[in-house]
Amino acid sequence: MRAAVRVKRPPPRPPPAVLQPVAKAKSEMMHPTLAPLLKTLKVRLAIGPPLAPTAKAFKSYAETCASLLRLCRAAVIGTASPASTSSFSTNLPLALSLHAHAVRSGVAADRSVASHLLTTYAAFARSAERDRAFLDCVAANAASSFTYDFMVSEHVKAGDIPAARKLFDGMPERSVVSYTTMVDALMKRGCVADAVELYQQCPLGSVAFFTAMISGFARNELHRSALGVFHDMLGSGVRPNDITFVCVIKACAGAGDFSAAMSIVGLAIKSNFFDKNIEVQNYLITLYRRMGDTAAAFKVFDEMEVKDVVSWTALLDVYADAGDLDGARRVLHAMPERNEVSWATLIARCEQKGDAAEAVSLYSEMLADGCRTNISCFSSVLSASASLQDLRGGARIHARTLKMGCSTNVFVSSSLIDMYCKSNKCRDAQIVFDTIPQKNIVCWNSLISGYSYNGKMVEAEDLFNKMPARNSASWNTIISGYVQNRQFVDALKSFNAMLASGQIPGKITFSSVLLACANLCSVEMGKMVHAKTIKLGIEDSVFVGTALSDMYAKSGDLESSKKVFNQMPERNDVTWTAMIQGLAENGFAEESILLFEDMMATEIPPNEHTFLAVLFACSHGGLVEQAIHYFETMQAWGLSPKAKHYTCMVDVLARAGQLTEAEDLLMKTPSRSEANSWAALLSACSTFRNEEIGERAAKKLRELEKDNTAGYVLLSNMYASCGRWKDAAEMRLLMKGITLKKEGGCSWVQLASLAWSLAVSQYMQVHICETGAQKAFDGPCWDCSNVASIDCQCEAKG
DNA sequence: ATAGGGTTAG
Repeated sequence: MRAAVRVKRPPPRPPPAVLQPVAKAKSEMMHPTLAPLLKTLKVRLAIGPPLAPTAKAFKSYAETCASLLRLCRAAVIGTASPASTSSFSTNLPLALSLHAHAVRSGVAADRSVASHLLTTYAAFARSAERDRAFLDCVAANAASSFTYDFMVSEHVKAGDIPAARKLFDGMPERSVVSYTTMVDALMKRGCVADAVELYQQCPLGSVAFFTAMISGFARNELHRSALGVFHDMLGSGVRPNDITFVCVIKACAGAGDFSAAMSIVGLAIKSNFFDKNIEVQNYLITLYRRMGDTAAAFKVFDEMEVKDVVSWTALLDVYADAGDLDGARRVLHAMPERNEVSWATLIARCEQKGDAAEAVSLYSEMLADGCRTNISCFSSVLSASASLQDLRGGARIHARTLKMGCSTNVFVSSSLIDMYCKSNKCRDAQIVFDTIPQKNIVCWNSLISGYSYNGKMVEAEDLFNKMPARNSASWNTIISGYVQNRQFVDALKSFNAMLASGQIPGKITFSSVLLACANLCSVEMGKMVHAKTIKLGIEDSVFVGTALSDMYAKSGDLESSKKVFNQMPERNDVTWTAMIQGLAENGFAEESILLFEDMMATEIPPNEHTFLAVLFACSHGGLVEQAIHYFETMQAWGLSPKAKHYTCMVDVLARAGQLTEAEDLLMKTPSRSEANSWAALLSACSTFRNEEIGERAAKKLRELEKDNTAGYVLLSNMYASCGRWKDAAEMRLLMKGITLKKEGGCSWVQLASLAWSLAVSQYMQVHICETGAQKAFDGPCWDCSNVASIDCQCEAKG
């Protein structure tokens, strides 16, 4: 494990400002430090307010009053231990009496006293008294810029943006603090246009103000605008600080400009902006992790003087994100202190990396550890249950969310909907959906996706039409739903509707749409879609390029397919696999194998689907030796052949007449329940008239799948080919007896090739779609404020 | 005394 460290414990939480009705004598429960001051006050009160006060005497009296109020407040929001909460909360009556004295003596009209009354009531969570104090303050002409700033911030904290805005607009003069508060509140609610208006209108500037704008733009995915504000800020001579740098780095990273992000990190570190700032260093660990620079992330962690739970959790995630789930688990157990986020992080990563079983088991471990659950933890473990189709476990978690009162949280309920749909329980998903009081778009999208997963496109379509608002994910969901359910024409229709609605299609949209074109063998449509990707400037994306090349190959236009492939600036394993598969499917076995060899010369490692594609090429070319060679090479790449690879090998061997070898290999198959392989063998037995192996294969096939029609058909064919007409007829009769029907004229070879291309294209679809969440770039244009796109081509941009 | 940031997440 890593070097021992000191652990910074978080400061104890301030006690909640619980207010109880006051019955007992005030002095009894008074905070000790208040007692002498109260005495002073009492003396003063006994003397009474100056009758003909000199300015000096009045000010002094007001100051006493103000400092007492400050003490009341400090006792509430200060670092008191929870045990003494009740005695502190009794400072409210003192504050009330101070207020009374202030009014009677006239010092309430003092600006300082008036402000302290406001902040004191706010600290005691007495909004009615606070509001009255504010009105009195305004009436007594004692309101300062601070008074207004404070009230604006109070309304924002309460979530009442309209009230904040009304007050802000009515202020005698707006300070930069109020501007900052308003702009930040608007940005956090996505009202970018309003925030921009205030930004342009604000004559002043401060670090916090500019930083709020930068972070606001970054939050709304308008990264270039964020950088524009940074530029303005430097131009106006305001010096950035550590917070500004964090926001700017976020904007660069969000815009995908990692080299800019890194140079700013370097600059900030060199200028000592990030020194000893534990939170910023924690963020740096995360940033390096996201960039895949594991070594740099470890370096930051190792060099930190003080580490807290967040640092350790960030370290855990460096391991987990890099795929080292074991390492991450070790960190989890070795860290000096862990919280629910630490557990949730590891659970989420296990789920993402495909180890759903581990996610579920960590969840139980977490409960056993007495750790409280978390909304994000619920959604991860529910996703894990969904992929395991663990309805029982999922329902148990559902019960727990009900108990904890968070079952209708949009995050939790979206995951519940997904879990029920993946377990084929659409009705339960619908019930969960119906009970969400405030559904957001994701809830709708989840249910639509769930219905299409279950092949219920009518319901999916109905929901899609009914939903109050759609985002790009909604369109992607319905389009890919149609594609998955092989309603390719509907997919293209939806794509047109999407364009007509003004929603800009993204990379995910194109991967589905191109798959639809490929399946319709509609090169014309595919070319139009291709043109659209060029117009949108996303044809260079690996995912779009792969889908394009795949579409052309599937449509039989290999020239275009190769052209796209060759022009791609970046290729990944999916890209190569698609091209290898495309060549093989179109009968260019040798070329396909040559391309596979080209791929071996690159840095990109092949995956199991790549091997499936090249084995398919061998099988088409009848290249038994080559197939055996590649099959054996798989292990060297750390890939263990799956049932599909065995099926393919059995097919290669069987079709070359090597029936004994094929049977031997089949017996070695790890998952022997692979009916398809036996069917392939049986099919070859009929071609080569080998009754002995054929009957064994048929027996196996019948054991594995009693209802497998193909088995009976193939066996009957085999008997027929050997001249055993009686047996053949018997088979047909047997089939009729158990009311099986021969599936329409589709030979095994056709079936096999269909199965392979389906497997590969499903794999590619998943991988093309897993580009990560496609972020909406829509929003008001930074330069002209009106146009709804960051890439607005307005003249202002020049 | 009031303003801006930083670990997980559909």
